[in-house]
Amino acid sequence: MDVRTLCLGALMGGEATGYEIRKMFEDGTFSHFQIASLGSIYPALTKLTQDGLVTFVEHEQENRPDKKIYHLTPDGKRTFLRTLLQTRPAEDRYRSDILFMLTFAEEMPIELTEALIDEFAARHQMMSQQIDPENTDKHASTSTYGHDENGKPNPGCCFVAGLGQAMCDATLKFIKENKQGLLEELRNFKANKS
Amino acid sequence: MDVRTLCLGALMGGEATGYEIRKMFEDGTFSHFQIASLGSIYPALTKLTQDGLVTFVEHEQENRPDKKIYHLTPDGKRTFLRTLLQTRPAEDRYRSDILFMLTFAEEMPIELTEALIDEFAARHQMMSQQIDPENTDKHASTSTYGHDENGKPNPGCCFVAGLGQAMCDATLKFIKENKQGLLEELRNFKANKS
DNA sequence: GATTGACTATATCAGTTCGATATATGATAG
DNA sequence: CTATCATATATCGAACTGATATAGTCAATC
Repeated sequence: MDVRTLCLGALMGGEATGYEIRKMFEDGTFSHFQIASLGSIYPALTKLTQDGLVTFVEHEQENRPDKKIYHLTPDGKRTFLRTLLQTRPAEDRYRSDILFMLTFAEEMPIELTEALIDEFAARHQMMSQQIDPENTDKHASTSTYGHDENGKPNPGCCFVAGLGQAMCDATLKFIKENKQGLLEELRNFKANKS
Repeated sequence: MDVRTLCLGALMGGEATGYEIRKMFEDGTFSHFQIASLGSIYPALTKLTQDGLVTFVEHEQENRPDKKIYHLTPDGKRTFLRTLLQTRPAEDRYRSDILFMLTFAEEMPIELTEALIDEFAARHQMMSQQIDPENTDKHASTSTYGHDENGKPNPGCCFVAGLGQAMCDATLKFIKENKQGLLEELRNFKANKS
């Protein structure tokens, strides 16, 4: 899925600026399973405007750069919905430097291994909290997809958020149960070698 | 972590061709947490050769293109180990078209929602089986990092593989427990709307 | 017996995306 | 009083993906 499609999806929840769209991928609704950088979002919005799939209203601000508030055109909404029906979803991909590095645990000092595991756990801890779909208040200003007028999150979003939390929790549980075992194994391994 | 570093890591387990390195990221040891395509691996190996971090032996084959079998130089190994100590690992990133699409479950026919969930489950099922670190036989030809001379996987690899399986299993469990609930909610939602 | 698809193997390239940087300013913290 | 962070847009080089080309073997399907 290219960034253009992701932007259309982000705008399904209402109007937003490019900056706010990035936040949806950085902190918000989509943060734990999609990524898009500003360097791709702005060009995507420009292209979508040219193609008539989105429009924007320019809001002048005092002592600030103008804000371009984008929203879907009917054609844009239709296009997104069609894409949803027609796209064969690409394979999921998970990329983790930490896990890659941990593969080489025997080659590094045990303190580093432990630090990497702790960092991994900390990040997942944070993510698990951030995902909570009831957490509307924090991002109240940003109208994101996934909440109706009453602020109640919709079924699809709840499911996806729940799945994200389940994955985080499983990760944390595994670490709690296996970290000490690994460190001990590594100590034995190093003792045998020398 | 750039592809050059990933290639150095892949070669820590012994010699390999570019094609075999890709397999480690596609099917093998690193498949569930790192990705690298042929289009980046071959240029990376060329660059690493120029920098003296790897060398290759060219094996002529009958009725086949020549095989370049790469291996680390002492300098390459030193460089990789140094990188391991000095690199601040980048944030993990997980990218899933299916989860993105499921966010918009209300906007699509329930059959599609169900098909997406089933596909998601099937992929994770497959992955969970593939990860098993005892599964050396399948990739016996490819000498991958993570197994010693006796074929016993090393502690770091086991930990990472176990973590991957825990995540897959948690995903499958969540789907089993929540799929029907979601579909029912969606049916109610659609009934209310019309 | 012929075509199709899968596997081994290297290589290139257009198009997409990331990450860093530039610009401008207010607010908050140290 | 000086960083640093947040808002907001924009650009660009470097990196990477995904597709394609080449070229042969092998198994299966029709």
